[in-house]
Amino acid sequence: MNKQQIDRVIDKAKYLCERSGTRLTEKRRSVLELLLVSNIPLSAYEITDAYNQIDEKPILAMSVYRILEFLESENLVHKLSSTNKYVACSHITCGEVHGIPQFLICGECQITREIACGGCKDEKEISISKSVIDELGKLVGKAGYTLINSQLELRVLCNNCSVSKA
Amino acid sequence: MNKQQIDRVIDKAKYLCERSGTRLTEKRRSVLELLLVSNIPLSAYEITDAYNQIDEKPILAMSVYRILEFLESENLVHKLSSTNKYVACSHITCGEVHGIPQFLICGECQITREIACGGCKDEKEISISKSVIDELGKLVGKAGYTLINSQLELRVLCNNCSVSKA
DNA sequence: ACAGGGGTGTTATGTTATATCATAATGAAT
DNA sequence: ATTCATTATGATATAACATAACACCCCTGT
Repeated sequence: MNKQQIDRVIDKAKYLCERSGTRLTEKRRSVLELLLVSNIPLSAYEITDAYNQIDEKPILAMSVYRILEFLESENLVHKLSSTNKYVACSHITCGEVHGIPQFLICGECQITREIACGGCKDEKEISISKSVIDELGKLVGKAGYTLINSQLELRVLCNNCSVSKA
Repeated sequence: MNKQQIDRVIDKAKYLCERSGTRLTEKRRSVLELLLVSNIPLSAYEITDAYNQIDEKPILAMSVYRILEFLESENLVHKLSSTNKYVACSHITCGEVHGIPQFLICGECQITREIACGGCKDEKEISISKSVIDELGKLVGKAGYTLINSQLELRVLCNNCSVSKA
């Protein structure tokens, strides 16, 4: 993501925060920006280190956790529970309503694609959410269970890594 | 699972270890048994505590981690990466070849059902694995990715908890 | 000016997990 | 049965991930 795109996302993020009566402070903005710039998911401590390499005033991991919690609550950041890492939401500038996010995580290079944004009109977005989640729900239902949330984190090989392995 | 069933599973586990040139030692057996007895997934430290409440000779968490690693490598135990907890494989006494396990985890009571055993002939087993994984693979493929492993850990409501919530 | 709330600093602690080296148990070869 | 190698476990340390609790600061509305 280039500087200009990032600025656009940050602006939208700020707008969304204001709209929900919260503030995207300087530190919160910086953490979000670090995640937007990174092409791979980062742990809270990796974010802390990255932050401290750039900023004079050092931040503690504790604060980073608080900030991540805030950003998650605003749907600006998602946590990958399979790896304990965090990614910026890919759909901040899209529509308003976001479903539960789903992820494709490359097992080689870690590059992570978020899919299934409810409000997103992107043609290239694959509609894994609706169709597969419905399908999953049906099968789970047959076994006497009710599917409740389920953020899928699928381990994949991305195009690049498929090629370089072949 | 009753005592007799557990004994049967342990016997099979011992057999499987011998066949692969390893040993199901006393401690390994005990850890596996704790997981078989528990109706919910346990963390390594919960296993440690449970072990030490039963056994005279205390075990250290370090050893439990080692033992879990061993049991996982023998496919006797699975780790849930979404919760950092461990469960005994539900299919030790089934067939020989096991696919990647899939889990339904009740968000209320934590009771966890493992599905999709490759060699399992159980009629009641829902075939989420084959059909849904194939489906997932197709959709992921369309987006230019290759599905590689993907142990699904689906958050559900079990029958009991659905009822008690209603 | 000041009261209240939100944000951050700071310290402590809890939880999950791995590294490393020492020691003990086991089994195979002589 | 003794030696030797291998595997299993003990023990300690430390890394990585995460939350609790309290103090302080700063903004904003009155």
